[in-house]
Amino acid sequence: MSTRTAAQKQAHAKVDYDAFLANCPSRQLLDRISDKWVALILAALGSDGPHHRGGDRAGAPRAMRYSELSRRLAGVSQKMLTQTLRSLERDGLLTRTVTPTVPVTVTYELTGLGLSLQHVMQGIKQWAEANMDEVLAHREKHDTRVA
Amino acid sequence: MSTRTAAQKQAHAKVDYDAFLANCPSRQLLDRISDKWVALILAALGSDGPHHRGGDRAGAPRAMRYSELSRRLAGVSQKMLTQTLRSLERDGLLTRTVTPTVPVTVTYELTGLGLSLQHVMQGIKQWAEANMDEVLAHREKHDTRVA
DNA sequence: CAGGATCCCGCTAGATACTG
DNA sequence: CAGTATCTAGCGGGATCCTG
Repeated sequence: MSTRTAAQKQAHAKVDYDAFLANCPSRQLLDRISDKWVALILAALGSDGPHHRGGDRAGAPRAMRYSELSRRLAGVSQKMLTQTLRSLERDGLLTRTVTPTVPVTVTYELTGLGLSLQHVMQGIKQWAEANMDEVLAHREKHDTRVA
Repeated sequence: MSTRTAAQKQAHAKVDYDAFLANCPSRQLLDRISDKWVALILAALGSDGPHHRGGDRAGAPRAMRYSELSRRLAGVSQKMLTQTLRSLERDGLLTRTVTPTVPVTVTYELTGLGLSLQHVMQGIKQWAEANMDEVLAHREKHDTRVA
C-alpha cells in the first residue's frame, strides 16, 4: 500500500486522534478491534487455508466461506460470527460477496485496510501462543503466593 | 529477575498452542489481552510520560503511579484500572511496587514480557488512530446505502 | 448454506461509598 | 493516595427456532 496518502494526510490535515481521550472516536475503534473474534477472523482470512493448520503465517489473503470460518474458529456462535463479520464489513476491513448459486454462497475477503490491520492483530495472536507458558508460570507463582 | 524457570519449561515441553481451538489456553489469553484498557495501559507505561502528549512512540519503559495512569487513561473507572492492573501483574506483564511513604506510593512498571506485548499492542492503538478517517468514511458509505 | 429473529442468562463495567 | 467493597443496570454472548 502507498504510504503517501497517509503521510500526506498526517502532514496536511494533522487530525490527531488520541485513544487516551475518552470521547475520541479512536477510543471506540480501539475497543471494537480489540476483540478476540476480530483477531481470529482476520488471522483466518489472512492465512492460507483451513487444511494447513500447522502454523498461521500470513500467505496470500484468502477468500473464505461462512461455513469455513465457522469451522475454523472453533466454538464461535453464529451470532458472534455474523455480528463481527458485519462490523468488519461496515468498517471496510473485509468484503462480503454473495454468489447466487443453488444454495447461496457467501465469501469473505480482506480488503487492503483489513490486511493492514491483520498484520498487527496477527502479532497479538502469535504473542499469546508464544508466551503462554511464561504467562502460565507467572500466574502459578502469583497464585500460590496469595493462596 | 531471571526467567530461567519459564525458559526451561518452554524449551523442554514444546506445546503448540493454537488460539483457533476453543479449549486452548491461548484462546483465553488472547481474550484477556484483546482489551481496550490493556492496550492503553501498556501504551502509557511504554511511552515516555503524560506531559508529552503529541505522539506515543515507545521510549524507555516508564514507571507510573496509579494516579498518573488514572489521569492518562481518561474515563477509566478505578475498578477497571485496578482490575486490569492486577490481571497484568498476575500474568507477569508488569510489576507493582509499593513504597511506604506518608501516603502510600504505588508504581507500576512493565516487565520484559510486558514490554514485548506492548510493542504489538502499540500497533493496534496506532492503527486505530491512523485509520480512523478511512474507517469513518467506510461506515458512512455503508450506512447511507442501507438507510 | 448462510444467516435473521428471539429469548434469556451471566458477568462485566460503571457508579457510589468507605478505608488504611 | 491507592485502593476495597457493594450494588445494580446493561449488554455481551450463547442457545434455540425459523427462513430465503
